[in-house]
Amino acid sequence: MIELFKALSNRKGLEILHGLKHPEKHFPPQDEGDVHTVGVCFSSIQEGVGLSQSTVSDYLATLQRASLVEVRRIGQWTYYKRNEATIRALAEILGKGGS
Amino acid sequence: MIELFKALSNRKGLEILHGLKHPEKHFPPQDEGDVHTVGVCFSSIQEGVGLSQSTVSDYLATLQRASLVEVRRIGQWTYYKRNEATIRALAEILGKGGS
DNA sequence: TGATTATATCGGAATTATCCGATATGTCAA
DNA sequence: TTGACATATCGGATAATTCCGATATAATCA
Repeated sequence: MIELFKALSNRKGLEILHGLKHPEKHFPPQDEGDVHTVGVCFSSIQEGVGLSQSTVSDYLATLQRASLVEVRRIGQWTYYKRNEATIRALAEILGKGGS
Repeated sequence: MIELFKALSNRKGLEILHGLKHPEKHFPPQDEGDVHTVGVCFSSIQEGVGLSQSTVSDYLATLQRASLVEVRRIGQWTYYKRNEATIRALAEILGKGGS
C-alpha cells in the first residue's frame, strides 16, 4: 500500500500510467500485439516518455511492484498494461473513507 | 492539477488528509467547535502528526494550495477540513480515463 | 500599548528521488 | 555457442523534498 502511493507520487510514473490508458495517443505504434490486449512494449513506452532505457525500466519496475501495471513477457519483448483492478480499488479508497 | 498530485505524493500530507476524515481517531480533541462542521484546529493536527509547528504548517499550506482542504480562521484559531469535492473529483479521474 | 497565544514564512541541513551510463541478464537466430 | 537485441540492475551525480529552528505576522486580552 505504501509502495502504491510512492509509485503514484511520481510525475513520470503517473505519465506512463496515463499513457497506458490511451497508448495510441501517447506512444508510437508497435510492430506486434494489440496494445489493449497484450499491452505496450517497453521500447515503445521508452520512446514515448523520452527518458533513458534504464530510467524507464526503473519506473516500470516501481509501477509493477505497486501492481499498478501488469507485465507479460513474450519472447524477447516485455509488454505492459494497466492493472485496472488496482487503480479502481485505489479510486474507491480515495472516494470513500480512505486517505 | 500538478499541485494536487504533488500534495498527495507526500506521506505526511496523506496522513493528515486521512486523519481529517476521522478526526476523533487521529487527533486529540479540541476545546471549541465540532470537528466535522468547523474542522480540526491546527494545534490538534500538529499534536496528532507529531511534527514541528512549522512543518505541519507547510503541509497544510500545500494541501490548501491543492484545494484538498478547506481552511477557516476563527479568532486566533485556524480550522482545517477535507474538501470532499476535490477528493471525489480526483477519485473519479483515477477511476475513469484519468492518470 | 504591550504581552500572550496561534499560525505562517524563511533559510538551511539531512535525506531521498530523479535520472543517467555502465554493465548484467535473458532470449532468440545463426 | 556466439552475436545481436531487449530489458534489468547497479552506482552515482545532481536536484528536490522533508523537516527543523528562528523569526515574522495576526489576533486577543490586560
